[in-house]
Amino acid sequence: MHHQLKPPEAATLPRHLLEAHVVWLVRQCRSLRALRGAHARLLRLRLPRLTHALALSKLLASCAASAPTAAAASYARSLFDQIPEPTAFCYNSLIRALATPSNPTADAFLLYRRMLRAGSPSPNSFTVAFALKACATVPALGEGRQLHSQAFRQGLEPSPYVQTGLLNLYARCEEVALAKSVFDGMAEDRNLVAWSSMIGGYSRVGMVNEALDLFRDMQAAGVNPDEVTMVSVISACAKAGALDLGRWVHAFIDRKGITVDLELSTALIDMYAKCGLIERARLVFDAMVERDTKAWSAMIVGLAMHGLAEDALAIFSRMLQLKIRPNNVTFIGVLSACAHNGLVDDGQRYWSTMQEMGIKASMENYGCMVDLLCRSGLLDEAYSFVTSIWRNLLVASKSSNRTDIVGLASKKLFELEPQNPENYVLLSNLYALNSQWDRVRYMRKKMKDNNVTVVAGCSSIEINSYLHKFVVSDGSHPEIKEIRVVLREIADRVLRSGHKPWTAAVLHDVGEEEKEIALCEHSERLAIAYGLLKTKAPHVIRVVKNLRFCPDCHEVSKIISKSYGREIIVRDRVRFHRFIGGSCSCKDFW
DNA sequence: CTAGGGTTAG
Repeated sequence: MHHQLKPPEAATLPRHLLEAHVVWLVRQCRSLRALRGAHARLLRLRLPRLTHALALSKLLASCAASAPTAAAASYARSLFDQIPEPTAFCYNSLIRALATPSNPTADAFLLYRRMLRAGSPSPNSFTVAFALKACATVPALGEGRQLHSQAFRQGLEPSPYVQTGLLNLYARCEEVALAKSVFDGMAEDRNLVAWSSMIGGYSRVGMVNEALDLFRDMQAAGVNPDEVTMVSVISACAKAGALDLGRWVHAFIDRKGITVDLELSTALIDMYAKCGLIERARLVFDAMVERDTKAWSAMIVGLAMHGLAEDALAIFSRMLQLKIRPNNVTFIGVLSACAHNGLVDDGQRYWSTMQEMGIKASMENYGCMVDLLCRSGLLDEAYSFVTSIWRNLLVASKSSNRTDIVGLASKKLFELEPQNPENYVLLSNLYALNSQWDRVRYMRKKMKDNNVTVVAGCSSIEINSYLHKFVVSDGSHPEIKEIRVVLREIADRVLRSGHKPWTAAVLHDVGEEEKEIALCEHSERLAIAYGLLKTKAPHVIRVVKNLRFCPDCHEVSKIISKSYGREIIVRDRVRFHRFIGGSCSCKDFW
C-alpha cells in the first residue's frame, strides 16, 4: 500500500488489506510523536472493531519497543486501557513499556499480579521475561524473587529467556551467589548475553578476579565477547584501579576489532581516570564521535578526582556550549572540583546554575556544597544550608572544635541512621583525636548493642596482572613473611626520619605500643610493602583502598617515597595521592 | 514482541 488511506476507501476494503495498512503505518513510526500521529490517522479511518483492536495492540507493541521513557510508559498505559479484551501479547507489551528506571513503584510487577488475579490470559515466557526485566531495572529483588517462584510453579522457568532474566535480575541486585547458581544451571543455554550478565554482576560488586576469570572461561567456551561484555570487563578494571589489566583489555578490544561505542568509550574514560592515567582518559574522550551526558560526566568527574579543576571546568563549559544537558552527576564532578581547589565563589555560582537548569540536587550534591563551604571556614552557613545533612556536618566539624554542632549532628545522625557504621567510626575518630577514650569505648559498646559492624579497610595492588588484597594485620598472604621483613625495614627508616606514629588513628583503646604495631599493619601499608617487595624503581607502586587513607600511613608513604626513591600512587575512597620524593600531590589537604 | 553495558561527594 503506497498511499495514505482515506476514510471512504477504508470502509470498502477487505479486512486483511486494512490490517496490512495498519501494520505498515505503525512500522513507519520512528518516535513516540510519530506513533501518536499514526494513532490519530487510524482513528479517523473508523476501522471495524477487530481491526481497531489490532491497531491498538500494534501501537502498544511499538510503544513498548521504543526508548523506555516515562512518556512512553504513560502512552502505553492509555493504549492498553482502550483495548476491551487484552490478549497476553497486550499485557506483555505494557509490562515491557512500564519497565522504565523512572518507575520506582514497580508498576510492571503490579500489572503482572493483576494478570494473575484476573485468571486470563495466562502469562507466558514473554510475560515473565519482561516482568523480570522490569524488576532488574528498578531494581526490586523481593518482587523478582516472587516472579522466580511463580515462574517455577507455572513451568516457565526452563525458558532460556526466563533464565537470562533471572540471572540478570540477581546480577543487578548484587546477589552474585544467586546469579551464579542460575548461571551454573544454564549449562548448554549459556550464550553471549548470559556470560555478559554474569561478568557484569561480578564487576558490579567489585569481584574483579572472578569477573576476569569468567571472561577467560567465556573465551575458552568459544563465545566471542562483544562491546557490551567489554564494558563490564573494563569497568571491573576501573573499580580495582588495575592499570596493567585495563591496558591489556583495551588492547584486546582493539585486536579483536570490537566496536568502541558510546558506552564502552565512557567505561574506558572512567577506567583510565580511576587507574591514574588521566591523559589517556582524555585521549579516549577526545576521540569520541558522539558524547552524551554520561560521557561528559565521566570525563569531568575524572579530572576533578585528579585535582585538575581548571580542566574539569573548561570541559564543563564546552559541554554547556554544545547544549548537552548536564545531570546531577555532572555537578558532583563540577562541585567537587571546586571544593578540592578552594573555589568557593565558583562553586556557589555553579550551584545556582544547577537550580536554574532545573536539575534536582541529590544528597551527593548537597554534600559537595557543604564540603565546599566548610573547606572555606563557612561552617555556620553550611549548618543553615542543609540542617538535614547531619553526617556531612559531622565530617566538616572534625577540625573545628565546635562541640555544639558535633553533639547535635551526631544525635540527629544516630536517630536517622542507627545502622550506618560510618557514623560510629566518624564519631569515634573525633573522640580519639581528642583522646576521649571513654567516649570511644562508649561508641564501641553502642555499636555492639545495635548490632552494627564496620566495613573492613581493604587495600589492593596489582602484580603481574593478579590483584592482591590486604586487610589490617592480614597474615593470610602466602608471602607474608617477606612482607613483614619489608615492614620492619620501613618502620626503621620511619623512626630514623624522626616521624612520630600518629596513634590516634587506631580506634582501639589499647596501649601506645600496641597501637604502633597496629598502625604498621594497616592494609595500605601491607600493599605498599608488597609493591616494594615485588617491583623495582622506576616501576610505579599503585594501590587502591576502599576507605580513606589513614593519616599516619599517609605520612609514612611520603617518607617511603623519599627514602626508597619510589613513586607511589594510592587511590583512596575519594581521591588520588601521588607520592614523589617525600611529598604528596594532595598537599596534605584532603 | 523476548535477554546483557557507561558517569555519583567526603
